[in-house]
Amino acid sequence: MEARAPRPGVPVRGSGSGRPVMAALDLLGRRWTMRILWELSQAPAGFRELQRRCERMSSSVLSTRIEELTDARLLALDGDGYHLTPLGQGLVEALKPLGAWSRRWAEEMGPATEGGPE
Amino acid sequence: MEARAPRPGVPVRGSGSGRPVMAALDLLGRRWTMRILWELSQAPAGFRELQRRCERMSSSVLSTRIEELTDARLLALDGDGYHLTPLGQGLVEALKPLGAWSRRWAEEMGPATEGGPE
DNA sequence: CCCTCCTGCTTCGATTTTCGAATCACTATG
DNA sequence: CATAGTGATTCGAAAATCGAAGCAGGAGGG
Repeated sequence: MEARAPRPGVPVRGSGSGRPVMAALDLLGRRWTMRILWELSQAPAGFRELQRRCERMSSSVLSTRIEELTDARLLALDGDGYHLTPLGQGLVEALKPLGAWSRRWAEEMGPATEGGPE
Repeated sequence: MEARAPRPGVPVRGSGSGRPVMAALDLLGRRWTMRILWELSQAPAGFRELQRRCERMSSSVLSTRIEELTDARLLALDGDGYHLTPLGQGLVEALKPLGAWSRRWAEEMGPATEGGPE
């Protein structure tokens, strides 16, 4: 197949430099990528279960993302389904402050927009 | 305009819950968004300079992203051009560990991607 | 063996997003 | 008036995403 995952050291879309952080921004900037990592950090899941957890995202894109993330060594498949590699877990760790920030964001946006969680 | 920026508390694509982190993942998962924040964290920039810095990204998308990020209160425009709000600076801070992780990623991918360039 | 149900995964036409060059409106300067 | 700068829009084309249907393979039962 032809899907190409961004890799550090290789120029990616949006940056000819191949700087690691740009490759990461390219990879993570594709739809569903961060969500998939987020879900798998909660618990491993098989293909269909992962699809279910991500609001029934399209199987074709899920397949592509799985391939990209596997190429990037962030994901692996075994008997229990897909799970994060240590590298992938490290990425999720690095993304954790984002969760904290988003709550602060909600607080500052919220007073004007708060209507009701579900 | 009709472009809709994700906001915490409002259901977004990929998640009906409106949980802050899902709104953040939606916003950041759009192409160029993180790159724009990254560039503005280095220095404020006007519209065209920002476009130049982002490898000449299309002006139509830049305009859309600016609107989204402004709606989300992460960006503002003044005499010096576009710059991050304190909230936006907080997001970039939250994203900093990603830079560190990406260097580790590069180290682990690099040695083993032997043979590799295409 | 055959049938059913599960799995990961592919195919393909329709929809949405992004692209990018041209262009607009406005301001300032000569 | 002409030129050049700004932020921003338009629109046809290209790329990414969607989503329902289907494929191949394995496990279990009749």
